[in-house]
Amino acid sequence: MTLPQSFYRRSALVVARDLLGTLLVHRTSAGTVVGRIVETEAYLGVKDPASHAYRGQTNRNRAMFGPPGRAYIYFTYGMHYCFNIVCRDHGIAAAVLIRALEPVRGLPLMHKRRRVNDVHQLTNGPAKLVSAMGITKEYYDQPVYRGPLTVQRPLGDRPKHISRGPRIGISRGQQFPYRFWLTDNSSVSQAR
DNA sequence: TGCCTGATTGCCT
DNA sequence: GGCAATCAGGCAA
Repeated sequence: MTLPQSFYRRSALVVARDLLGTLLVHRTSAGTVVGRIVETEAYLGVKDPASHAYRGQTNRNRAMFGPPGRAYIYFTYGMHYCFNIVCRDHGIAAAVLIRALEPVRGLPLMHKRRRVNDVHQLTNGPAKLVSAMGITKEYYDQPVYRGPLTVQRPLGDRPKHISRGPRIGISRGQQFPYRFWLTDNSSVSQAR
């Protein structure tokens, strides 16, 4: 079942935790790839110093201020893209960064896109998974509750062991434990 | 206009 | 563990 738009209308902290264990699905003419979300980070609005929305709305971050359930994709370090899902209602900035997946389906296509042999290196980082999934900037501000790129609720139980701690790669707001991951999952991103 | 930084990654020592 | 790659956004001047 595809998660409905209303799923994302809640606090990014709640959505970040609830996304763990769900499936990110991308269907293209090249094939279908599926990854299980195992690590997320919540970014809040204008009060969160680590958020792109901290200094208010700009052309780059405008999707974060838009309706919930759409993709906020940004280009960084001159070469990488990261994928977020927008939360809260139109006018309130919030998003969840998808930091890591566990490869589920379409592994040959993921290997082709990523050019690595180790399955653990396929999707264990925010820019790595964007590459492996074939997500492009064309999805900027596009919904993830319908269309080629969606999030699905899997069959079976929800994950039981969830960990929480500071976000990674930020220089401000490290005191907030807004990162969530499946405890002991081998696809969670590597700390550096 | 110019400078600095970044929600990262991969390669090098 | 260190650092280059590589560029758009944001801000100061």
